[in-house]
Amino acid sequence: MADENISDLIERYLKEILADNEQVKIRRSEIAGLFDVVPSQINYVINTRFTIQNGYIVESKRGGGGYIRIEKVHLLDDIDVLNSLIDAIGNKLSKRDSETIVQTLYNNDLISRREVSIILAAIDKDAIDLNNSDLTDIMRANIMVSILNRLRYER
Amino acid sequence: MADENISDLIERYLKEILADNEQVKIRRSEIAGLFDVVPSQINYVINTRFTIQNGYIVESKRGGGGYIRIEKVHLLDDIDVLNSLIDAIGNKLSKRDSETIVQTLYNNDLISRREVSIILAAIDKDAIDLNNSDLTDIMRANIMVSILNRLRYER
DNA sequence: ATAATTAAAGTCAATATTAGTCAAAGAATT
DNA sequence: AATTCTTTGACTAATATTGACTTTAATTAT
Repeated sequence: MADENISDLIERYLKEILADNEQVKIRRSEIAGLFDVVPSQINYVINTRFTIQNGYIVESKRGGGGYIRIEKVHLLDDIDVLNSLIDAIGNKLSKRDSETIVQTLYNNDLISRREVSIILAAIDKDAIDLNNSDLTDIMRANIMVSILNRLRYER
Repeated sequence: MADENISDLIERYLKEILADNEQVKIRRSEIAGLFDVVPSQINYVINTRFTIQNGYIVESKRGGGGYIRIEKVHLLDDIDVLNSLIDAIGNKLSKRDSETIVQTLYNNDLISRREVSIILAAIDKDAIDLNNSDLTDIMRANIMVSILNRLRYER
């Protein structure tokens, strides 16, 4: 069950720190050195695993004394969570992003585990695929927004 | 049992592991190499022998460190209602029929009120509309069947 | 002060590493 | 003979890794 790729390991490393801290401030090259990867891979990990959909905000500074800070975001209430998730969904929604969103809903106690799986079933690729991956992503976005909107007043 | 084909052997190999474990995580090319078949034959085995009807769910990831994970799930025994509903849905499903189905699920205590509204949101006309009412009914059928299949097991 | 240098992080496209799809060919069964 | 199941491989898609080049900020030199 070991995470096989290095990006997953880096993700796990950072999330372990974030389990005990509200934020983590790193020097990109240090983390890159720790895992023996090129520095830009840290950007890759952040861009794919620490997005706002995931519940993180990232800020950084270049130049001497530069850093990257990852912060767990605290949305004030459920409506804020839903609104920001709806905002983050544009016209299209990839499978990966949809999974992140559902995970965030669960982490924020907005849906139960059963509801997680019902939603994932509703946007399952095999269900909504129409032989056109662009349309699939559009359909996924539509369904997800519809569900999120429903959750805004169905509590 | 001497005249098994290779797909049967691969199936048996994986099911032997699953006899002792809840799940098995493989690298497609490794298993293909083990049995000296092309990698895509692993997909064939999975698609024909590890379906949800058989009580398995499969999830995978591509790219570096990619994998295929097969998980055993516990199918609920008392799911005649689900099976007959799935059978009854053909290729297409009207809005009206979908509402009847959701009502039936609720009446049989298979879903909660909240789940009713999530499902209705998922198949909402405005969400899945494609300017083509035939396609809309097809999409509605696909989504509903996907959800019903998900309700057939628990993890 | 201003310019030059240095020390970071960011971007983006190329390459690598997996798994998925699909249709054709071959084998087995009816 | 026809149908269904299995095997194969060419092509596609997703994800990860790498590195050259760019941008920004701080520090040092003029």
